[in-house]
Amino acid sequence: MAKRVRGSSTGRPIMVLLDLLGRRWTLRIVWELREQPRRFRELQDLIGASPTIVNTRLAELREARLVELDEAQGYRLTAPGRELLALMLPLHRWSEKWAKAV
Amino acid sequence: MAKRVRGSSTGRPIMVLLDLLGRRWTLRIVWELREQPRRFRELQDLIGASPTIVNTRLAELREARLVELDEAQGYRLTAPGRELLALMLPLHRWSEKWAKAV
DNA sequence: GGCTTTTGCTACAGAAAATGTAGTAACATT
DNA sequence: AATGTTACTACATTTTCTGTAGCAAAAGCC
Repeated sequence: MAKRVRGSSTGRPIMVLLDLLGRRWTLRIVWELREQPRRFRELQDLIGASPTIVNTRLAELREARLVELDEAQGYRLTAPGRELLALMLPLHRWSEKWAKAV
Repeated sequence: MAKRVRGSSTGRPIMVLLDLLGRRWTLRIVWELREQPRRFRELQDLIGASPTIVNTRLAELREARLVELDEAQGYRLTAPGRELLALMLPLHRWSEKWAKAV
């Protein structure tokens, strides 16, 4: 039962993923969780978005099992979430080089 | 003069990049250009978005020097664009594994 | 020439998503 | 009992995206 995906009904994993990550603030939230768990408000302050959308994105990321809420510490990446982050880390270095070129 | 960036005024390259890639259809467009150049309409049909937004995203990607228009062949990734794509490619494999887990 | 197709792209009204501000409810601390 | 922290919701306004139609330039065709 392929989940209905915004902009692509194929349900192909890569499309589901690109759709999820291509939503406003999603990449940024994963990024801000790279070093330590963050509280809801802390996360909200870090990225500067409305609580509504922070909550919506966190719900999506939790459903996707990339983020989980540890009541004692806050929101943090799951094991798959950390794998995804590992794939994102090279972006940091690359972005510096790219910025110089643009 | 740090460019004003949606959601982050620091102008740090990684933030500029995450902001750009975190816009609807941006990641998807880069993805669809992975194998060959694509015409405007072709791209539009592939991703199923409105021409307005396809054009807006292409303009942003062109300004960011990640995509360029070759009149003879269509829109294609620049050298930096291909570098970025190379960083994205592992997502494909990972997404299959992730999909099974979710 | 004149017709059709392909090209990138724009206009614009309506729908959907995000913002900004305020506030709720549960729990812990003092 | 008052204060603080927590995650989260309500809702009116603003911004973004969609869906459809169409424009203007260039190329191909008869």
